[in-house]
Amino acid sequence: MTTADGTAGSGGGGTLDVFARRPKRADARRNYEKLLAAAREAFAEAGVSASLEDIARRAGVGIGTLYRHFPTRQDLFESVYVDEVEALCRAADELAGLPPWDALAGWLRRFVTYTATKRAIAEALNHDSSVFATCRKAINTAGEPLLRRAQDSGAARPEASFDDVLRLVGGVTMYPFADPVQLERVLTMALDGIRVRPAAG
Amino acid sequence: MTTADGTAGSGGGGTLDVFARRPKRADARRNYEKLLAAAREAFAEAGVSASLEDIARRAGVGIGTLYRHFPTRQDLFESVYVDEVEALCRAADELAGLPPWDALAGWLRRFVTYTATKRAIAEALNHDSSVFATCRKAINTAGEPLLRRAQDSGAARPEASFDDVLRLVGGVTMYPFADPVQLERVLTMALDGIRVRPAAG
DNA sequence: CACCATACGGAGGGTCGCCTCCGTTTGCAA
DNA sequence: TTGCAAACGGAGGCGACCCTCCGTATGGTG
Repeated sequence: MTTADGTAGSGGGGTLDVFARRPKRADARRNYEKLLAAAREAFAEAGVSASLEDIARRAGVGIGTLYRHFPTRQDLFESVYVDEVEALCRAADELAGLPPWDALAGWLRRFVTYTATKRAIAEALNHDSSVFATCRKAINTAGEPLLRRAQDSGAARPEASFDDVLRLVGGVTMYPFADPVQLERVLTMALDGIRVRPAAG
Repeated sequence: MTTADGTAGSGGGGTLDVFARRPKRADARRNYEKLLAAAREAFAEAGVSASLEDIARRAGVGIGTLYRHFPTRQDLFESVYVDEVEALCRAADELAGLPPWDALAGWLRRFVTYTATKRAIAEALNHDSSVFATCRKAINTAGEPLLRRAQDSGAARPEASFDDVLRLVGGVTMYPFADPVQLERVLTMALDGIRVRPAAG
């Protein structure tokens, strides 16, 4: 899965194919990337409602150019989002070799940095566009096996659904942490909440 | 503490005194309350950037009236927020009679419904106005003893700070839950993350 | 009942972001 | 080098929201 580099090909089921859209001409391609970077930045700072004109400005590009590449705000938004999701899915593959709990925990840590920087973008998980649905599915496909494996091995609570876990862990970084040590502490608590509780005694 | 009803009096340290501002004339008072209710609703739905004109409309009141009562957006915002915080503080007092862990858990559950409905309002925890600082302090004063008690009794992790706990639990409801059963499940995990882990074996 | 301080409403001027449209520029293929 | 399809940029019209200002309405008191 996870269409990682330019070598296209829609792997298994619902791959994301961000590359379908990428323009051909050199300058256009350049601007496309600049816009994407600017947007990522702007969304992270100002939230979903970042000004499109500001994004164009950051990218050093006319507003018209922005609209040519991304006809709607949603388009731009989705492109940024899809990039993130792909990276996240790739991470799942890379962690697959670790012991069950470590793989899950590692991936969730990665998930946290994903939501941490892109807090704004996560707001869109509610919205209902087909792209978001696809991304959601991609995340599930990538992460759920990790949870299941951890559950089967007896490390993770059997009653926890994948969605439960994402909500618990994702919520942690809803507000930015000034202190990375604190983030670590809170994250540990969250992960412990997912683990099976040894019988008290 | 907790200036609960109209009987004023700034209790201990930094009480909140929402009542200082409440207008005198009957119609004014009525509109004030209507605006507050409308704002609570609007902020919960549309986030911090809800339109003031919309709030006035919801309240069935002219925009001028809104501005007379709440000269700045921040004023309105703070008033809603303060109301919430007061209720939350009151809850802490009411739970004080329970066993240590139950009191903490109960209060945190209350805290969750508070952040759940008022998600938007919580965004402001970052902002730095004196009112928000005071509220933050009030929440601490109300909730921290519950945590400490739970820790002293050996039920809660000793290394968890009060802020850690709020972030963990508050984050849970960052995104609305369609299914209350799921909320309960996730919340349980979060609370378990705060509890001391019995030694594995 | 009469008076007036208090409160109401909403028109309107200003700002800002959205998006379209079109004259100009530029990559690139022949 | 030349030509044209592709891409660029930004002026400008539009709508949403902000906030002020002032003529009108009204509660409450004497």
